Amino acid sequence: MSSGKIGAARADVLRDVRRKPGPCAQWDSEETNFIREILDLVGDKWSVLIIGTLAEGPLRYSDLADAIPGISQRMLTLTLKHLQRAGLVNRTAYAEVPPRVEYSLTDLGTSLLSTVLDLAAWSANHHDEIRDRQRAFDAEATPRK
Amino acid sequence: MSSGKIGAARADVLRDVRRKPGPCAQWDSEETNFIREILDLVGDKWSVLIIGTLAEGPLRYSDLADAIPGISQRMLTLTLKHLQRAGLVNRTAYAEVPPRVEYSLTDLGTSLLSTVLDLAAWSANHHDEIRDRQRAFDAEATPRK
DNA sequence: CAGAATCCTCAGAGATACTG
DNA sequence: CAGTATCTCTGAGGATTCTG
Repeated sequence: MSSGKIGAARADVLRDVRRKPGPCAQWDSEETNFIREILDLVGDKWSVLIIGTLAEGPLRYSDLADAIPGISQRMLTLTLKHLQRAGLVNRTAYAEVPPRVEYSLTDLGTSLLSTVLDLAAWSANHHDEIRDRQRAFDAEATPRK
Repeated sequence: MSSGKIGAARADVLRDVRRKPGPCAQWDSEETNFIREILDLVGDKWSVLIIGTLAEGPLRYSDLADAIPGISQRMLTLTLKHLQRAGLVNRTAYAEVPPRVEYSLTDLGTSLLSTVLDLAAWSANHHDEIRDRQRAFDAEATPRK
């Protein structure tokens, strides 16, 4: 579909994307899908953690389970399948006597990693500030109680 | 809390974050919260759209509703409140006869915008590639039917 | 106009047990 | 080891109606 016209720029992406004339600029439903699509991919609870864990190199299923405390087998399997389906991770099964399966980032996954890292960096940078503001907001909303 | 040690770098953020020794590097639960926190903030269905819409300038409630097709009043109100609580958007109410309320990005919100735009750009750039891979994956999984 | 309040639904996600 | 198969439950999110 129409990917070229948007991809080039960075700061102008959304400006470029919202161009509907009228009383107020409107999102095109096709264009919101770009955002929605990637959000469905990495906006969930585990995808980013998996991608981040795989950043250092290939890992086996059980290694991932150990590296990401709290994830259930179901969610690990499911999320890996989503990421694999989207082409972000590779699944390599070795036909050995104790079965061995390794997951690794694809080039596509690696390219996403860097922008995800920016988000993580922003998150770490403004973590304290956000918590403070939230606290202040809650204090104002609930004077006493 | 510990924000300085992580914030400086970019590409090393997650490497820096996951440092637990042992059989395999493990996420610290406190550190996963950084990611989780920002994901809860912008990983949902509407936050990014709202932030992107406000990028061009302040808008009223009804303007936002018009600019973001498909959003319900409930979700618009709720998401705005979340973003306001986190200090990403300002809410300015004018005491006029027809009530007027304007929402705008704070500096914090603007700083997040640029990294979110990167994500949107990545999404737009790789949209086609991902769809192709997903199609191929599905075709392989379901030979015929 | 700018929401608040309610009701309802169905995917996301956890726990557990089983299998090639 | 590397998953699959169920069962269940919570809560994000939509539709609708009411209000300052």
